Amino acid sequence: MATIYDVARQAQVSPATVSRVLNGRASVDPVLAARVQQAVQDLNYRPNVVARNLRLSQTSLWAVIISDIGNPFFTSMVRGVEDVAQGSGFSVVLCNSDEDPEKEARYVAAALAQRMAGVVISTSGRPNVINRLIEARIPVVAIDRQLRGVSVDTVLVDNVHGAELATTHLLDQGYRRIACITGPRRISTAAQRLRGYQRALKSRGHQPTDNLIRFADFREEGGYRAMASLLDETEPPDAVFATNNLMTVGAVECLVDRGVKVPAKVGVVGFDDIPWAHLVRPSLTTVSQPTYDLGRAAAVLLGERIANPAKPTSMVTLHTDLHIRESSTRPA
Amino acid sequence: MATIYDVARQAQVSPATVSRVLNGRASVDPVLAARVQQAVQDLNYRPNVVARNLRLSQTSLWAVIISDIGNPFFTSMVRGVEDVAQGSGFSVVLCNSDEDPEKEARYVAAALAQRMAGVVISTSGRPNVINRLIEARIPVVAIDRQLRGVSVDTVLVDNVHGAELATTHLLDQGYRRIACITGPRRISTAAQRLRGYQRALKSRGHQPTDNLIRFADFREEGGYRAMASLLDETEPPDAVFATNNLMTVGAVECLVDRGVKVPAKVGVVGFDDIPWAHLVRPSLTTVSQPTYDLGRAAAVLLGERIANPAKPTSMVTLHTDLHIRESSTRPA
DNA sequence: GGGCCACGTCGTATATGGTCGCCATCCGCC
DNA sequence: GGCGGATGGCGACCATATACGACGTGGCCC
Repeated sequence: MATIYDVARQAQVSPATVSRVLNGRASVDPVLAARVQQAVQDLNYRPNVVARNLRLSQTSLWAVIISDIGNPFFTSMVRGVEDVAQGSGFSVVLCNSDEDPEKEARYVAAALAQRMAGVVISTSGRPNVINRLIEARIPVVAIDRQLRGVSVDTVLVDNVHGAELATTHLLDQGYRRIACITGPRRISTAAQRLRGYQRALKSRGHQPTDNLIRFADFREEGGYRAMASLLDETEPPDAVFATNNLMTVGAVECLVDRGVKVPAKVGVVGFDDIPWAHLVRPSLTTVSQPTYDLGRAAAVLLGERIANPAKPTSMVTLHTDLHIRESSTRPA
Repeated sequence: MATIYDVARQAQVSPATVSRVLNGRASVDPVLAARVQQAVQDLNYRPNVVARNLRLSQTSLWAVIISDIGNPFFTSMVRGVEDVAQGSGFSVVLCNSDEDPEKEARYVAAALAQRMAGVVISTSGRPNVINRLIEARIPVVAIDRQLRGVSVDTVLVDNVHGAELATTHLLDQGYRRIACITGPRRISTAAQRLRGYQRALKSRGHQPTDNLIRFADFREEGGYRAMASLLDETEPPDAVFATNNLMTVGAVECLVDRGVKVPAKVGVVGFDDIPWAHLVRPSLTTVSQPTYDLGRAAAVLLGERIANPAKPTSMVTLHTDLHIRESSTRPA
């Protein structure tokens, strides 16, 4: 590949002038500029981003660290991030941590080593990993999940409120023994959605009981097992609120396998949509989140922080909506 | 961030020795090595990958250029690529071209400028974009879709055979007017799956007719519109083979909206699975592809080419399977 | 009209952070 | 004492951006 020196020689100017022409930093004689442009064309020259990055000690890469690339929630979010990044001249490196703190730590180390321009992270838990980034002054935005103990830009949805909506809706439909399948305790969304569920029950005079609560893993299999275990209770639930999309799918699957009629026998509400929800029978009632916008908002925040590192950290909360479908509408 | 010079000073050795300790290239006095390791720890030093890349004129990034990040087919594929990449010390930059050749060209230019170590591409069409990469001697692997006119490593599934399986199955079920909704002509998978469909019809003595063929866009809306247009034919089809997952979903949606019973009135077979196919009613008969393995195979090929650029190009073809479910099993 | 100053434009040199070739040195062994 | 192997350090190099210096020209003022 041609270098800036090759272009300079071809255009009979100095490398500095070529650089000036390409970056438009300083004024250059139009005649020389034209010669440079021509030489760039002739040699099919592309500036070496690596060298530029080294010189400027900044890169044009963002790392997006998510916990499950198989979950459509995250792919939609990534797309939101990516569209904004692309618009501001950044590329997105996708990092799939699989909820494994060790894998996450590896990716953070890579982001550090690559001197990435910024990181969007939906953390699998431990905040000490993130501190590495903060110490190195790499801009970070937490998305979907909150980081404890560190002050970083954050984009969330109103998890507590969404969970309240879901639970209240089940109560309104006449369900009384409402279970909750939530995610790992250490993850803020799992905790907040559980809190919303409990709050809704209490505010209607019901006492949440621990044997109707399950802590699963935010995956399909976990939802399946949790549902099975709930059905095996001596007093099984007549409804279930699952705090993410994949666990909802798993729970419904379990109900189908056991021949439990939804919504007649057991009502189901999930948190976050799944694609083709309208084709699933029974169609699923969900608390839907603006996943794409979540990604966009995080990307905008990251861009702003890169432009102005001294900016005070902010938290953006997006709204959720209850989409009522078949799985929770009890026949009269 | 600490540099290699800081570490050298702290450990009272030369930068070269630090480099040797970290890369294990040459033998170093254990005492000095220990001092270096200690200094690395103390300073929380991370080698600057940018500088290393510049010096070695090679990077540790792979670009994966796909046409639709919203399609679970591609996310699963990306995951396959990513798992292998991670294992060989590469990171994956995800590039979503949205079937837009211009966006694709931009990503290729970025890969070139970043001097990426390799590119996995599921191209949206024009091969001249790829030639840029080949000229720059950047290793390329074509995945899912073939590149015309250039000799590159390629990973495909047996599209023609899969389509034959699907079409023959519909014939076996007694469907006679079988339509085909395929993708853009310029994309090899669309063409090959159409060819398989036509071949299957012919081998059973049926003549494929153009008014039962639609060229859509591989998306849900396109599938919907194509199905609608097929139903509006004077002699509408009694079955449809859709050549990707999203168009299948769109077609079924259209049938549901119009109250056309599946599979009684119209049978449906799709190419490639969708997640939660088992929850969709009617459950969808599909030609399933090993999406994750497709990604893995491409990544392995890319790794091999990077290790040995002179290696002759190879083509890997993975097998498809027909998964018969409800949408194509005609009641007797 | 001439001289001086200022500004615009260009080239040279250096910095970025690593890696590695080459050479010098040191130590051990024969 | 000499030779050889192992190890450390110096310096070049990767491609780019930019500070700084130099040069030339134009305008203004005397």
